[in-house]
Amino acid sequence: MSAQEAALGRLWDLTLLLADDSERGLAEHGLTRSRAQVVWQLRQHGPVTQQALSTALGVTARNITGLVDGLVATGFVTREPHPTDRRATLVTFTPQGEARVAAMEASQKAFAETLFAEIPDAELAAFTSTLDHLRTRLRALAAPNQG
Amino acid sequence: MSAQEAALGRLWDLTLLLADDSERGLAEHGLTRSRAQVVWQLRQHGPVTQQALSTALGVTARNITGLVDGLVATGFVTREPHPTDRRATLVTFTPQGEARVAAMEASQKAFAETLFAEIPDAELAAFTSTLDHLRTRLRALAAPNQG
DNA sequence: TATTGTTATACTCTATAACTATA
DNA sequence: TATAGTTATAGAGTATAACAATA
Repeated sequence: MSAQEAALGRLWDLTLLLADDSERGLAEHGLTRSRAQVVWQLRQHGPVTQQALSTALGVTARNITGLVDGLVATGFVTREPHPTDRRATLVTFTPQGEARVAAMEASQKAFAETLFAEIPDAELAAFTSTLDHLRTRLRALAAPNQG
Repeated sequence: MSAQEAALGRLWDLTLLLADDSERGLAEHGLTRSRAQVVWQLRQHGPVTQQALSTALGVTARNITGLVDGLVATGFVTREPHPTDRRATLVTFTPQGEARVAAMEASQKAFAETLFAEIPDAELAAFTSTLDHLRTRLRALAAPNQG
């Protein structure tokens, strides 16, 4: 097995562990991964239309209807009327929803610091740099016909 | 934002890109991620019972029934009688299934080499080493009460 | 006419619980 | 009595297609 194959295997393994861990954390706070993506958009951009969510997440409008239904049922968000377009709704945090998400982000921050606690600064910088390189490389490989 | 938070964010981002890419590759070959995990077990261990798959994948027996149903319907595997236990079935590759999976693994290998092509040996070694450290660390954090 | 969101329908992955056949 | 696998039922995420209300 090449060093490249070994590295990709290790990366996959770490990915699976992180995904499991994060899934568990989200579930404890009453979120699924897909609903968390919606919440993250709200955190970044404030109230948004479902159309905007559909584009941002790369899923169908129908799918967004379902995700928002779930977030409404669990008290994270409400659907508010759009001020100028009566077709659209603005998906908006409830105060409680925003507080719950802020708490989760604090946990996430603490987790990052614990996970990398024993990694020296120089090693962490090198690691991050390699990750950046791979991200760029993968984006280029995944979209070869975009020009 | 701390360097630790930044690193975790980069790692997440790369993870999402890799997951998307791999999902697309699997779909082209007629597999889903979950079915691929079953296939991977067969690759590693040869014919296995559904019970063994249930344990290995950490999902319910009912779930395995569904995944194997899908793999049978798409021609990857068959259910063969267990030689000594008439309750059990042995999930077994079809010749065609094994050939298709071997082709996918070759693609995966080529992908690894392309992805890491521009990374110098020393950087790759350091990267893999950090990944290893994080894997160990995460396993320890995720299972703190296992003794 | 085009867009926003919903209802209708279907497939995949996941779970629990009840059940059959076998051990 | 315990185990291997299935049927029954349910919920989440995803998709297409048809539709209503509005732009």
